[in-house]
Order: sequence, then structure tokens, then C-alpha cells
Amino acid sequence: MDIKNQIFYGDSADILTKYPSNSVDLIVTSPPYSNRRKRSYGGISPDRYVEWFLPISKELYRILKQDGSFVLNIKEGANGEREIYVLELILALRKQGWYWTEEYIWYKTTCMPGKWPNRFRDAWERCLQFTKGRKFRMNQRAVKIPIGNWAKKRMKNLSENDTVRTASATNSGFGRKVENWANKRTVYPDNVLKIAPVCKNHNHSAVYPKELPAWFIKLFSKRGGIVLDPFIGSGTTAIAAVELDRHYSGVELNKTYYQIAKKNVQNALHTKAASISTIKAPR
Amino acid sequence: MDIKNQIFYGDSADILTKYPSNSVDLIVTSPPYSNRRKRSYGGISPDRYVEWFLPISKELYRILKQDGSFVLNIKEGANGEREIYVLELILALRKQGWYWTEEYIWYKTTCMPGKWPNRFRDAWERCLQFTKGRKFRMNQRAVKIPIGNWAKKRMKNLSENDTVRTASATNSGFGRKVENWANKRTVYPDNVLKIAPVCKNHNHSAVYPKELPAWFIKLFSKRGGIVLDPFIGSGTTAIAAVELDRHYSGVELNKTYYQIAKKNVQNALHTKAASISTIKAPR
DNA sequence: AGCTCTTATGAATCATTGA
DNA sequence: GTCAATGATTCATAAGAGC
Repeated sequence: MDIKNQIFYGDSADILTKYPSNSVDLIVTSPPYSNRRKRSYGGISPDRYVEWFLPISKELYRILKQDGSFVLNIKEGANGEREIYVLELILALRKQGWYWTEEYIWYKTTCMPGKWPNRFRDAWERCLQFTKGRKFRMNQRAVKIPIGNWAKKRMKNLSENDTVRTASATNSGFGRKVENWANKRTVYPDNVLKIAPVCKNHNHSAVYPKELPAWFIKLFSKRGGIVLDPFIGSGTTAIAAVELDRHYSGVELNKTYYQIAKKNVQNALHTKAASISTIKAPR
Repeated sequence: MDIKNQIFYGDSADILTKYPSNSVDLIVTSPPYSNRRKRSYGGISPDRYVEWFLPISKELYRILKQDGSFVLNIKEGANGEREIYVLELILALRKQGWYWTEEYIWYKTTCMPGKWPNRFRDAWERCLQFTKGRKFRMNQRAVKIPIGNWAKKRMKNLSENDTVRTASATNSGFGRKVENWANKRTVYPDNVLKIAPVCKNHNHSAVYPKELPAWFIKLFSKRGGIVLDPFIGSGTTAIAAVELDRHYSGVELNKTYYQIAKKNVQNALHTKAASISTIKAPR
């Protein structure tokens, strides 16, 4: 089956079995959370979530290339206490063979605070990275960020100490050499992603902002690679892939979203093509 | 046994059995993480961590008042993949009767140095809140933060810099300059705490900043209540409690830290007493 | 007060070697 | 094989002092 730049209408549990093995460079997805989005997906109950997910992740493991990553954006809800199906899912995926390489935090920076009697507004979600082993593709330079404003002042005059490696006072074994930072304009980020959530998308009930898949696509795939989203929704992952010169592939169970996704991706492709032809023939 | 304003030298697994039931308003602690602090604590291996912790948490459950909270600051390490003992601990604590009410994130705005091929610097830790039921004490107003410059900055960053950077920690409400908040509108925070891990305590290998326990003490206890830390280390939790007009109680296994903690708490008490007499007799 | 400059600081991770 | 010990490598920022 040709999966490149295709969106399939149907259930991932079925469709993915037809994907060839070792064919995808990166999987990024935000699956339907438990008990949410009942109207659109029927809502998987928390106690059945893991058993529902495992057959799908088994196919994902088969489909993913050896040096690829599987990024799962998810957050358990709360009903008095936090649900535990995400913890159980992590443990179950490990038993299935996945490496739980890292947990990135998506810190949702902009929504105005709200509150309930027992808890504050939930401002973060998990972005779980699973791989097939210790070694995988990671292009850290692709996601460097501009250095903080402090740097301008700091770099003007380097003191004597700054040109020498100085031991940390606590003997933690670290040191610093400020001289190395001269002329530095970008720095590496950490494992907390600060991205504002999209609040006004009425087409899909749980959109995530394009910047979220875009960050992982830059970090964990190369140009020309294939990025799969088995719950593609309104097509956000595919749009990000197109804009970053990757191929997309996806599955969607809901007919309406399937159609919206196809339309959105077509738009992204046209915009992309237009910008390229503009560059080639600027007049 | 009188536990109020006492620090005990010994193993929590033993000492806590002597604490009276329903006697403590809040438990805040940062236990030794697995396989860390080997020199001072011997280091608990990841596969034995849960069985080591459960007898202690059983006593904590007995000791905590019905409307109290148990806040556990912890973060698993990585060796290729993330360790899973924290996930297993959450599940085990629930089986022990605890409610897993919330997971707060401590976002460390300046985190440990380092660079590796397969991960970025770890900038966050878990602050797990457990309770004995759905109802518990929570004084949300006590941790409100000012809106103003902070909000303006956010908006500005949004348009200018794609929100890759956050407002600095000093704008986030953890500083002490509360008097500067006059005339500023305050809002409720969210469940991500932005605190730099700086502290001036060179005596302990794993201090957390005072602002972290202070935030939870303000939020989950009242003045005059008792705050327990079963792994009190150099006494940070007790110091925060003293400064906020709560009583402290704690246990420490390591003799050196036990002595340091006692000394630090005495200092905090003296400072407190001095500041009170100053207020009463300003001349 | 604000600016500039100086100093301080933190629960680390991975690859390799040896038992 | 696994497990443990050892060694090599490595940032970005906050806060205070001084003018």
C-alpha cells in the first residue's frame, strides 16, 4: 500500500495493519483522551483505554523505522482525583517493547487562569517520547531558540574568571566557561515546551497548536521523511509536516474530520507550492 | 509523643510509628530519589524503591488529618530511558488508600548543565499531591499572583518571539516583595510552578528552594497548623513553615543533616522573633 | 532608580571499562 | 550475559554589587 501523503478514512486498528513495516520516520499524535470528545469518538472509558490502545501501538511499533520516535501527546483528566490510565499505558507500552525515552512537558502559556475548588487550571500536558532503542535520530540544532536578553549585557566584557573553567562551588563536578558563549545567538532548549494553545478552532474538538508537532518533526525527522499521525483529526500534524518539507500520512475515524483534514492539507500544499514558485520566479 | 516543633534523628519507618494519628495538617517532602545521594543515604535501587516507601507512606496516611495533603516532590532519572519507579509508586500509593489528587509541575527555570545526543536538559520535577479523600483544605487566595507587567510581557512575547520564552521567575509570584503588589490586580496561578532551584545552602546535597514548600504550605495549611517533613534534610520545609507561622515537625536519618537542620531552624526562629519584636517596637 | 558589570549556582547523563 | 564503578563531558541564567 502506498502510504505517502495519504489520509485514510477508517479505524487505525484496521488501517495500520496494511502499512508496510519500517516505513515511517516519526509518529506524532494526540489520540482521543479517555471520556472526552464523547460526541465525536464515542469516548473510550478509562479502564478500557489501555486495551484499546495496545493493538494500535503494536502496529505502530512495526511500522516505525528503527531510528524513529513515537511522540504521544496526552493528559489524563480529573474527577476528584487524576485518572491513572496514562501511567498504566506507559507501563504497558514498555512491556510491548517500546523504550520510554523521555517525557516532555507542553506548558500551555497563554490561557488566562481559571479555577475550581480543588485545583487550579491545568496548564500542562504530557508529550511522551517512545523509541525502539537507545539510539534514534535527534537533530537538536533544528530547535535552537534565541538566547535570552541577559546575554547582550553579559557578553560585553568578559572577566578574568570567564576565560577559565571555573569549578562549581558545591563540587557538583560542573564548571562553566563563559568565553565559549561569545558570539552565541541561539541556545538549546530544555524539555519544557512553552507553546500557546489554540483556543478558537471549531472544526475539531481537540486541536493542538501546529507548533507542537512542528517542534517534534524538526527534532526527530529529516526532510523528505514520512510523519504519521494515526489520529489525524483536522490534519494539524500533516500541515506541519508539509510546511517542513516532510511527507505526511494519517488515519481518521470520523468522516467529518477526515474531510476537513483532506481540505486543510490541500490548502497547506497549495500555499507551499505558491511560496515555492514565488521564490523561483519572484516576478 | 509531642511532635510539635521537633526534629527527630532516626529512620522515618521507625520514628513515624510513634506519631499520633490525625495529628498533622500537611506533609511536604522531597525524599531521596532512587540511586542518588549514595554517599549520604546509601541510595535505594529503583526496583526496591516502592517497597521501601510504602511502610513510610502507610504511617503518613495514619498521621495526616482528614483534610490534609501529602505533597511529594520527586523526579525519576534517565539511563537511556526514564526510570518507572515513580509511576509504580503512584499506583501503589493509590492501592494504599491515597487519592492522587493532582500533579503539579515544578518548572526549574535554570536547570542543571549538560548536553547529550539523545535528550535535552531536564527542567522539571513532579510535585504529586495526595489526599485522603475528595475534600481537603485549599486556600487558593493565599497564592494569588499579580497581573500587570507580567501579563503585558506575555502578550508582547507572544507577538514578537513566538512565545519561546517565559516571564522570569521574579515575575511569577514566588519572590517576597508582596508589598510591591499594592494596586495590582491578582489572579490565581495554574498548576505549573516556575521557581529557580537556587538556594544558598551549601550544607546539603539536594536542597530544594524554600519557595517550593512555602507555596504548598500557604496553599494547603493554615496558620498554627503542623507541617511534617519525614525526610527533612537541612530543614528547608521547617524553615518555610516557621516563616509562615506554622509549626514544623520532621525526621532525618543522616546525623550531620540532622544537626544542620536543627541549627538552621533555630536561626529561622530567631530571625522570626527579631522581626516580630521589631514590628512591635519599631524604635 | 536604573544601568552596568561581577559572581554564583544547580537531585546530570552516557559510554566505557572491569568484575 | 548483567551489574557496578569510573571517567568524560557539559548551560543558561539569576541576583547582587557598585556606580
